[in-house]
Amino acid sequence: MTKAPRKKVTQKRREPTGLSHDAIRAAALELIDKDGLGAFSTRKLGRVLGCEAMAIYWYYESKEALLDAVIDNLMEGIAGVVNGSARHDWIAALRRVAHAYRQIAHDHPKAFPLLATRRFASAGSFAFLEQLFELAHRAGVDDRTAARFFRVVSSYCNGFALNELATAQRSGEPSGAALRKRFARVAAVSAWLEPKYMDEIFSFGLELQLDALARTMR
Amino acid sequence: MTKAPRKKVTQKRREPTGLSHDAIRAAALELIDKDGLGAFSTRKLGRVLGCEAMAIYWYYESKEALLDAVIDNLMEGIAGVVNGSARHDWIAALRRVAHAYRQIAHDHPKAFPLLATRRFASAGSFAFLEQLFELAHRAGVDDRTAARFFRVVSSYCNGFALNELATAQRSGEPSGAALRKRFARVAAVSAWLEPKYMDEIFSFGLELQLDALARTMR
DNA sequence: CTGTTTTCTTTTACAGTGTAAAAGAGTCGC
DNA sequence: GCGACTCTTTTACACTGTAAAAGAAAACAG
Repeated sequence: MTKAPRKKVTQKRREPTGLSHDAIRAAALELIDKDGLGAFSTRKLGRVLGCEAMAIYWYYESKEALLDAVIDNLMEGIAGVVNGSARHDWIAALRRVAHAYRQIAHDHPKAFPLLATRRFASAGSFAFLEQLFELAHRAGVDDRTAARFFRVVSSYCNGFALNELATAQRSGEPSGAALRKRFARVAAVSAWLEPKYMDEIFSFGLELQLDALARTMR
Repeated sequence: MTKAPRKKVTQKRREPTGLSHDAIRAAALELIDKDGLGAFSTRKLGRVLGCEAMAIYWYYESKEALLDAVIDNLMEGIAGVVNGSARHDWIAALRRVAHAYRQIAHDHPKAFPLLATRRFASAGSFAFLEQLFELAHRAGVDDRTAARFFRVVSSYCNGFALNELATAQRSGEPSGAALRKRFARVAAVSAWLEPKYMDEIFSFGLELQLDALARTMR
């Protein structure tokens, strides 16, 4: 529970520091994007914010809580995607959400592992899910089918994006080339796993699942 | 590069300490299984091994390298699964590997996130991939198809297992129940996402992909 | 204007982290 | 005995998250 600044009457008074929930979590995301999750620390964050590390703890109970807020920040864009979809086409909505989710991984490769491991526990995520399932309901998809396909599709998206990042991050490793020489078949197959094919492969797997959903609903 | 103990002539001489690559990584896995990844440290590992933390660094260049070895340890079981499959049935092999992979997540829930984020860069993993793709080749699956389906299926398995763990780990959170009350549709759909359904949902999504593979090969 | 309370921030401190560098021991071949 | 090599501990450093207390500044009450 964030012991947020309970406003009595006042709102803004102390401008010089400029600290706030939003400013802190935005700076946190920026820092993670730049240096990576492993190098992120409250002291470094304080340095870019122009304050001591402990000042952050008045806004966020712990580093964990701050990271949860960053997650919410990343997920915010997704919620809007559902609303932008056709009113009664759950398949189209799922497709749009899937692509938007993968886009987050591309836009914030260093921060994405946060999402991948601890999504969907915050209030913001629940609001998004509610809209998505509401749309499913309107489209005549029963709860069991919605549950199954959401789990299957979201697992796939999550795993795919994580996979993509892992290989992208490790592309510079020298051992990879050496290993590929010793394993001929891996080398041959890997030729089809270059980044340029990723868009197509992702869509291929996604459509495969959405086709099955369409068949189920028909 | 591990600056491994280059054996000149001797093999075992100093038994009292009992340190070795295998002993260390086995103890590391045990410790991670017990306390979780976040609480794992070289000093604690030294404590259970009966040595100072720095002794570990003669066997492993860094904590990172040690964790890579733990990953290899976890993946070792998988390699055997491929060999146990029918000689010319790639689909069956993929199915067995998928279930074995998910089983790792169940057997080592606390260590699994390691796998999920940084698999398939070690020598052991490459050997496994070579066998899997060799089997695909024998079964008449072309490289492009093998690449596509391996990527799709492995992404799905990875994401699914990660998802399962995340919800299992968070089941005790009090905020979850409160949130579900505010979001009726989430609550209704979540009823179909209880752990008891997970086996079936996992197989459902997996077979959906394997069916598509069968269609492609026919 | 004065004194008190509430809202933020810094200071200080502590127990823990990964690991570089050096020093210490035990064992080998000579 | 004497290096040389193999393994382990010691010491040290820079860094981490964050509890506890002190400090400062603004808001409010009189």
